[in-house]
Amino acid sequence: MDRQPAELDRFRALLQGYMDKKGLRSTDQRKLIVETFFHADNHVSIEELLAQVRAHDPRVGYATVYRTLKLLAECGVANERRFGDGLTRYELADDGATHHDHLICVECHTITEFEEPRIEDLQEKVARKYGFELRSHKHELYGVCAACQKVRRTGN
Amino acid sequence: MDRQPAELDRFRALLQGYMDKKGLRSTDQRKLIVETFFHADNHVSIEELLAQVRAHDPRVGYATVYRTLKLLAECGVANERRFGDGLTRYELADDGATHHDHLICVECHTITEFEEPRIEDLQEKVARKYGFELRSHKHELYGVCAACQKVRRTGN
DNA sequence: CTAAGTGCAAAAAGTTTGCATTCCG
DNA sequence: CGGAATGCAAACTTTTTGCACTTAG
Repeated sequence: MDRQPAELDRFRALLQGYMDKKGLRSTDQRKLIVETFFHADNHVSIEELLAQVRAHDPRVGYATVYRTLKLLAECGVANERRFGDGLTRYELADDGATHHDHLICVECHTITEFEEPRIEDLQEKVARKYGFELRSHKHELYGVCAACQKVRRTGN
Repeated sequence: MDRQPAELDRFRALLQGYMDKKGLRSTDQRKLIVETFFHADNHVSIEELLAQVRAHDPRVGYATVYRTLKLLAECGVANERRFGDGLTRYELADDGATHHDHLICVECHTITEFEEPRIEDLQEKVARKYGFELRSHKHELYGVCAACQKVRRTGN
C-alpha cells in the first residue's frame, strides 16, 4: 500500500505525543512493529503482521504485537476492524477530513474502500433523530466483486 | 420484545420448510430453543438464550443452542450479529420489505434499530459504481444514547 | 536505578467437534 | 431400525495475562 510520507509523519507524531504524555517507552520492538504496520497492506490481520515483523526479527513475541496494536488504536493511529472472517484486522486511521467504509467480497475476501459523504450526512441525521451523540460507525457492504462475477460467468 | 404472531408464523413455516427439505428432525430441544428465541428480546446473546432455555429445561446442552441458532441463520429465520463486545448475538431476520440497522450505545450497550431507505439507496449506488453484486450489509452507529447523555449531565 | 516492556507459557473466552447414547420418523 | 440430534467433554481459535527477565530513560 502506497502511503504519503507526510501522512505517516503525522501518525508518528501522534503516537510520539501519546507516548510522551503517558511516559511510555520507545523500544526496538515497538518501532519495528509500528513501521511494519505503516508499510503493510491496509487491513492486515495480526497474524500477517506478526509474520512480517518476524521476517525482520524472529524473536518478537506475538503478545507484543497485540499490545502494540492496542496502543496504536488507543492513540488514534489505527482502527480495529472485524469483518466476517473471525480475524481482527487493523487499518490506518482516517485523516479527520474524510472517512471511508468497506466493500467486502464474500468470495475472494478482497476489501475495497469507499467514501460517500451523502451517507455520512444521513447517518448524522439518523443519530440526531434518536438524540444519539455519534462517535464512530461501521458500514460494510458484502457481496461479489466484479472480478469474481467475471470468473463465475466465464467458468474460471 | 413484542412480536406479531403472524410474523412468527411466517418464520415457523420457513424453518419447517427448510427442515423438511433437508430431512431434519423436530426435537423437543429444538422446539424449545426456537420458541424461546422467538419470544426473547431481539439481539439475545447465546449465553442469555441458553439461560432462558435452561429455565425450562436445565438439561439442554449449550452445543445444542449453538447448533440450533446456526440452523436458524442458515434458513433465513435469524441473523448473526457481532457488535463490539465480543459476543455473538442473534436477531430475527427482516421481513424482506424492510431492512433495519443499528445504533449502539457505547456506555450502556443498548441496541436501537433504525431504518433509512435513502441510505439503502445510496448503498446500492456505491455497489453499482464498483461493479459489486450486493448481498448484505452491516451498518452500525456507535455513540452515546440520549439517556446516557442525560445521566452524564445530571451527574447521575 | 526503576518502572515499563518483552517473551513465554498458561489462562481465558467463545465456539466447534468427536463420540457414545438417545430418539424421531 | 437407521440416521439425526443430543449432551458431554475435549479440542480449537483468538486474545489476554502473570511473571521473571530485560532495558529505556
